[in-house]
Amino acid sequence: MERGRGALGPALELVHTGRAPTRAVLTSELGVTRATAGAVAAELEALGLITVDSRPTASAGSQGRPSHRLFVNENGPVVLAAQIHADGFRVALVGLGGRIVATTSGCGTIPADPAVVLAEAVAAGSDLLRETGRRCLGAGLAVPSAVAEPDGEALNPLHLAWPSGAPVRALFLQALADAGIPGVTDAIGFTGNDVNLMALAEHRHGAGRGARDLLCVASGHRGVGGALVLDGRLHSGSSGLALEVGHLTVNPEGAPCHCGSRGCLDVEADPLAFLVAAGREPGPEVSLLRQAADLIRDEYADPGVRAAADLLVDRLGLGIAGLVNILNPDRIILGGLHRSLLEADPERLRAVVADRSLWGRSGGVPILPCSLDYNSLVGAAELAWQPVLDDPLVVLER
Amino acid sequence: MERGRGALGPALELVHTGRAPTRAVLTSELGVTRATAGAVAAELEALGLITVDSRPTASAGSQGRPSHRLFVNENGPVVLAAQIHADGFRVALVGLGGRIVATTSGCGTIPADPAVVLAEAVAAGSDLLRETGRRCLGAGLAVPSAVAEPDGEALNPLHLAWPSGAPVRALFLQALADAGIPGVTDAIGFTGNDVNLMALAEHRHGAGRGARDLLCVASGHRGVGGALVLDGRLHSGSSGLALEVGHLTVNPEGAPCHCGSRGCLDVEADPLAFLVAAGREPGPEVSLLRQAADLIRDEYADPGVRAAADLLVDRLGLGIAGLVNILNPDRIILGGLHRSLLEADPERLRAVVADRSLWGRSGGVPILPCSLDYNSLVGAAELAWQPVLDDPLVVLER
DNA sequence: CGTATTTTGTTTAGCGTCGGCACAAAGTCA
DNA sequence: TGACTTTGTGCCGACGCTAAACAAAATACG
Repeated sequence: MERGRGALGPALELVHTGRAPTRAVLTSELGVTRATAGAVAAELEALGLITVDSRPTASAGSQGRPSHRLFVNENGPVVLAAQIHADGFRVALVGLGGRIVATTSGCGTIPADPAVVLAEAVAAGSDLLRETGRRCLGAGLAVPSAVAEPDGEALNPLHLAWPSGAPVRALFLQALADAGIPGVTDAIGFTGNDVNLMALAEHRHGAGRGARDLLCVASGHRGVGGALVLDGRLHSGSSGLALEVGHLTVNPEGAPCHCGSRGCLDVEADPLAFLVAAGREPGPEVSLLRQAADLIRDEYADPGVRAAADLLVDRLGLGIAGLVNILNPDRIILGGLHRSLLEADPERLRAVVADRSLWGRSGGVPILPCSLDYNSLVGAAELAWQPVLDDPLVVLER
Repeated sequence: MERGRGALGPALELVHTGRAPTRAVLTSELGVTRATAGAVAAELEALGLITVDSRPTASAGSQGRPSHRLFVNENGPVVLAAQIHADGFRVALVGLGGRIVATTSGCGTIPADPAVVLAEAVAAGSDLLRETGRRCLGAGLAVPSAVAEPDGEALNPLHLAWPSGAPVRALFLQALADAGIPGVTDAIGFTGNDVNLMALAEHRHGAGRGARDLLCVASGHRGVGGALVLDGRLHSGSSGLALEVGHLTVNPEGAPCHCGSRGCLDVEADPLAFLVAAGREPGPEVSLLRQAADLIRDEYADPGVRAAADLLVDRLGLGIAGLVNILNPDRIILGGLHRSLLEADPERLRAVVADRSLWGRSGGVPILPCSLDYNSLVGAAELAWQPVLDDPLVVLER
C-alpha cells in the first residue's frame, strides 16, 4: 500500500537511539531515497510513535532548506519495566528513547517467594499505567542474577534468598496476566540479568552509544557481573550464561572462592572486598555498594581507603585486561562500585589494563563510567521495546 | 528482471554449506514460495555456481514427487587460498562447498621478508590457475599470528621470523596484483589468523556445522589460539585481536610467561609444554606439533606420556572452562595438539570443563575434534568467498 | 493394475514496495 | 532580488515477490 515497510523498524530504532534527528539523516542512514524516508516518517507518525516538528527551525549553520525535526512521541505508548534488587524493587513506565515516564519503588525485605515480589511489582506498574493512562506495549524484568535461557530461570540469586532455578520469566508473565495489563500478552515479557540490561541501556542511550563491541563490568552488591553488546545486540550466549566474569583469576594468592579456585574477581573486586581491604566493618543498614561508594567519595584522601581502592583497581584491571584479550571490545563501561573506582582515579585503571592486555592497540580501549540513572531498568524496557523496533506494525496492530 | 535477487546470496550460502540439497529445502529455509526458490536456483545455475540434477532420483522413503538435487558446481569458479606456516606455505584453489580443487606447497625456511614468501605462494597459486584453467573470484590468506584490523598487519609472528606489524594484507594484495591474477582486484583479498580461519571452515563445512556460538581452541606450534564464530560470522573483535586466549591463567604456580604473568595457557598447553612434561627432548627435524601428536598416537600407554597428557588436559580444561564462563558457546572444537589430546581421552577433558564451568548447564557443552583437512586453508577460502555469498551478482558481473 | 494422494516444479497474473524524477518549499549567499 | 543549495512530496514505472492454477513424478491403496 504505502511506501516504507521494510525500513520501518530500522527507522524507528534510529529515532529511538537519537541517531536520526531529521528526515535527511534518516535518508542517508537507511540508504533509501528521500521519498521513502518521508513515507517511513509519515507512517511512524501515523502510528503515534514519533512526532515531527515542521516549524521553520531557527537553524544555525548550513545552507539549504532546513530539515523538519523528528522526535520520539513523548505522549506515545510505553513499556513496563521492573527491577528486583536486594533492597526491594523498582518499577517504571518507559517510553521510546529510554525516557522514564513514571516510576515507583517498593522497599523492604524481599520475600523468599519470587511470585509474591513479582506480583507486587506488577501491581505497582499497573497502578502507574492507570494513573497515566498510557498504552502499554510490553514488559521487561531485570533480576540481579544470571538468567538461564531458554526458559528464563534465575540461577543462584544469592542476595535475594530465592531458590536457584526460580522460573522468573514464567512467574513474571503470570503476574502480568493476572494483573490484566492491557496490551501485554503472554508472548511479550522479557527477563534479563541486570548487568546485561545495563549494557543494553548504555549502548542505546548512554555512554556506549555508537560502540560496536561494548563490554560492561559492574559490581552492585556481591560479586562481579559482565555483559557484552555486539553489533547492537546483547550477547548472552547460547543459554544466557555468557559473561559470567566473576571467576577470572586476578590474584593467585587470593581468598578462596566458592567456585573452588582462589583469588577470583568475584571475591577480590566487589564492595565487600573493598570495605574489608579498607579495614571497615560492613554495616547492615544500607547496601554494601552504598557504603563502599560513600567511602570512596568522602574519604578517598585517607591512606587506608586509598590503598584499598588502588588494590581493587589493580585486581579489576587484571580481570578487564583478560577480557580485553578475549573479547577485544572497542569500548568499556563500568557500573556500580567499579564506576566509583574509575571516577576516583581514571588513569590508574587505564594504565593497568593497557599494561596487561596483549597489544597496546587494544589496550588503548576507552574505559568510561556508566552515564544513565536506573540503567538496568531502562535496559529491561529495551527488551520490551525490541519487538516494536523489529517490526512496529505487528505489535501495534493488535 | 527475473525473480529472486534478494535471496540469491542466502540461497547460495545454503547450497555452499550443504544445508539446501533440494529446491524444496531451499523454499522452506529461505521462507519464500516455491516459485521464488525455483527462480533463485535457476539464476544460480545460469551464473555457473550450482548445478541441478533433475534425473529421476532413486529416492528412498517419502512419498510425493522427488526433488531435483542441488549441487555446487564442481567445475565452477574457485578462489585462491594461501597459508603460511612455520615450515613453509601451502596454496590451494578452493571451490564452493569448501572443496579443494588443486593444492601445492612450498617447503623450506621462511625468509625474513614476508613479501618474498607471499610472492612465492601467489606464484604457485598462479600456476595452479593456469594449469586448471579455472576462473578465480578472490583470494584469502591465513597466517599463524594475530592479524590487526583494519589494516591487516601480522602481530608477533613468533615462529616466522617476520617483523611484528608486517602489513601482510597489503603485501598479499600487491603480490596478487603483480602476478596479474585475473578476477582478483585490489578490493578482494582477505587475511586472517589461522585459528580464526579454522573456526570459520569448521563452522561452514566441518564439525561446527549448525552451531550458533562456536568456540575453537587450537595449538599448532607454540602458544594457544582461539576463535569464535557468532551467528555464522567470525568474531574477531573491534581490531581483529579477539580470542587471544593464550594468557588465561591455568596454573598459578606455573612457568613464567613473556607476558609477565605465570602459568598462562600459552606456556602450559602447547606442544613444547607437552614434550617437556613427557620428558622428551624436542628435536628440530619435524614440527613440535608432529612430534607431540606422534607421541600421543604411538606411546599413549607409556606412563610418563599418559601423565603428561593428563596434566595438559587438566590445564587446557581450566582454560576452556574460563572461556565457557565468558562466552557460553554451544559447541567447542579443538584443533592441533588439543585435538589429539581430546581424541586420546575424550571424557577427561569434558569432565574437567564441566567441573570448572559455573553451571552444569553450560558445562555440558559438546567438545569435538576438528574434522577437516587443511581447515585454515579452507577458512581462508571462505574469506574470499564471502563477497560472492553476500551478493553473487556484483562479483560475477565484473 | 489403476486411481487417489502427496509432494515438487513451472507458468502466469497481479500487486506491493521502492527508486527515479520532476517539482515545490525554505533557507543561505552574493 | 536572484542564483544556489538542500529538503520534502507526488507520480510513475520497474523490480521482485506472492498467490494460484497447472503439470509432473513419485507413493499408497484398493
